[in-house]
Amino acid sequence: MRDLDELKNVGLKATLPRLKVLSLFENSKERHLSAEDVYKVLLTTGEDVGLATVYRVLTQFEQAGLLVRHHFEGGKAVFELNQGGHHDHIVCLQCSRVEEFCDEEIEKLQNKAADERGFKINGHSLYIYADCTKNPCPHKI
Amino acid sequence: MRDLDELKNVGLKATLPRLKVLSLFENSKERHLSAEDVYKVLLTTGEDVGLATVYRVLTQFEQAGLLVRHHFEGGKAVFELNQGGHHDHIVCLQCSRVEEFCDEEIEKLQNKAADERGFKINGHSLYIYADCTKNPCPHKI
DNA sequence: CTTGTTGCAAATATTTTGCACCCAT
DNA sequence: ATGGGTGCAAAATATTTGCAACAAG
Repeated sequence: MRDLDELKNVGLKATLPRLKVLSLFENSKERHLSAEDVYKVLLTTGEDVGLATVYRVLTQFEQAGLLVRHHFEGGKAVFELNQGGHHDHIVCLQCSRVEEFCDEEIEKLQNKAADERGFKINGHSLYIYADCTKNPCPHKI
Repeated sequence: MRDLDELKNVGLKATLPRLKVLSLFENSKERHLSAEDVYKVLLTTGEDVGLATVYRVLTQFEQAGLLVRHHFEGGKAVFELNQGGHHDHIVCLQCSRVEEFCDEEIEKLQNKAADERGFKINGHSLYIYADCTKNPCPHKI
């Protein structure tokens, strides 16, 4: 679907800043971006978008279900495109690269664990912090 | 072990602010406290401890392995006593209460998932955000 | 047109740091 | 005594908000 329609569908006007941000997430090689990251990329691309607008747009996109917000270690929030399938994250401690994975069994066990304790899961985040072994770390500092 | 010795063992002087903070975590009913939480409790207890000192002490305790730092949603970090056994967290979306749980099966599957992708796990965090169901939420706003 | 949206600057919120004084060892 | 520790205020970082100008429908 075109970005324009995607925005209309969630009740947001198709403004330039929104289209730019959405397009950035769809085309960027790095799927996980902070507000600052987005702002800087737009700056270097010559776009005239304020940082406050970036924050507003990211929050709106999150509420609309277009993006997912994550709180990794380090204080700043990062966002990624919501492409339906839930997945968890392995964060490489060498290069901060983020690898995604999904394990149905873990998902089931989480639901079971919550259920047994009288909770209905609304969402969850599983972050594994790890070192590359077989994977030679391509971005190692 | 006495708090005093516990501090000496990690190479920290047994000062009043440190003893107060350690004691707070050991005796508080709420195991998960933010810097602000700790600061406020100490204030109402009549202790004269600066907020900056609370932040410094919490960070030192974390580095010493006495506390574990968590990044839940909401921007602020929370700390809890490190009592050895790893566990995961269910955060109640109604009252922000935190319930702990541990699932050996999930732990195993995490290791397997990381291993299959060529990573060696260093640490991980699993936060489940959920609504009380059977549990009537005691602190509901 | 009309209402939502933006950019800017100022305000918040959280955490860190510089510095002179203080206290545990 | 002395070097680490503390409180305070100021700085740094991350994010939000007020407001007048602006643009999408």
